[in-house]
Amino acid sequence: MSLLNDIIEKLRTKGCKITPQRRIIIQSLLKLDKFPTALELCNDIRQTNPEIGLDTVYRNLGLLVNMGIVNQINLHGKDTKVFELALGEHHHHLICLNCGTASCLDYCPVDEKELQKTVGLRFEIIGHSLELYGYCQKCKALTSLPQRLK
Amino acid sequence: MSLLNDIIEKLRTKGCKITPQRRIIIQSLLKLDKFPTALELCNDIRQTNPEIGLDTVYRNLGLLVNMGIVNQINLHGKDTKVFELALGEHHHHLICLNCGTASCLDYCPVDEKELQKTVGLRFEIIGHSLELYGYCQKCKALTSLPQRLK
DNA sequence: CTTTCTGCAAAAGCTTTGCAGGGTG
DNA sequence: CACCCTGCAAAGCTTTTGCAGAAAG
Repeated sequence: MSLLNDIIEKLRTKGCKITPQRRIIIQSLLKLDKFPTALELCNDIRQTNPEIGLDTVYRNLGLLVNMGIVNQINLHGKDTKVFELALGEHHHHLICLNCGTASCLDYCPVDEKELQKTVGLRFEIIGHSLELYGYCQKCKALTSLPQRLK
Repeated sequence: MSLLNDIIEKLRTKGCKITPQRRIIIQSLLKLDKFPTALELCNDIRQTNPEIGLDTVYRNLGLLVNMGIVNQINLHGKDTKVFELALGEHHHHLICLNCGTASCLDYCPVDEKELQKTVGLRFEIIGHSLELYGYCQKCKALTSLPQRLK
């Protein structure tokens, strides 16, 4: 069974209706090889389906994030978020301070159980997010590196 | 020497002018016992200095962040940021999914050197941010816990 | 005196919402 | 056929910017 169908099925189970727009939005997320912002995703979709509104994209991304099907990644300092399908294992992101692209790090150095011991009773840990900032291979090679981590 | 003076001195060294507004903004940051948003900080300031503009607060927070005097914390999902003085050691934050308040965790489980080895040459790590999400002591005790980590 | 900073106002994003019509189950 | 979803348009928020005057060094 395809990933698309898996996701559709999950939505159906939770009582969501399956509309053409939803299919297209999920397909586009599956297809893209970068993590898009809501606007980028919408632009991509509009190349073939110009009738789909940006608000529909936002509404559905919100829905998918709530269902745990999509992850929302905060870029450092930037006020826009990028989205990725939450398909694989728990992982983190390497975010380039120069070009802003995010790539995956299939490794998590955070042991929540251990941390919970450190924290004690004052806080109940449910999850965490970790972003690594730096320079990707391409930008590392540039002669004029921009300002360092702010 | 007071913290205020330390910061003022640092600004002076970098060629920034010391204006009454700057003093007040820094004092207010020092005084508040929570991490404020730009708007909250401005409201606090305006109780005693109603003539200071929100845009001035934004401009100065930006300046202080760039100089490494202030840290900017992303709240999960929220589109507003909160600010804290970067006085002590490198540390992270516990962010309550219910009430949204952030508290400090004086411990960092992330070994950047070790991570750099894992990542290899494809990315040069400069820094990282880690936020822990969950419920604070107060909200943990509530009978009706809200939805879990989105 | 020169340069930086402020306050005002307006603009500029990104994201959300009200509403009426249309599609899904 | 009831309810959910879409598209449109407008509004809402946070944050940024242009500009002229004021202040700091």
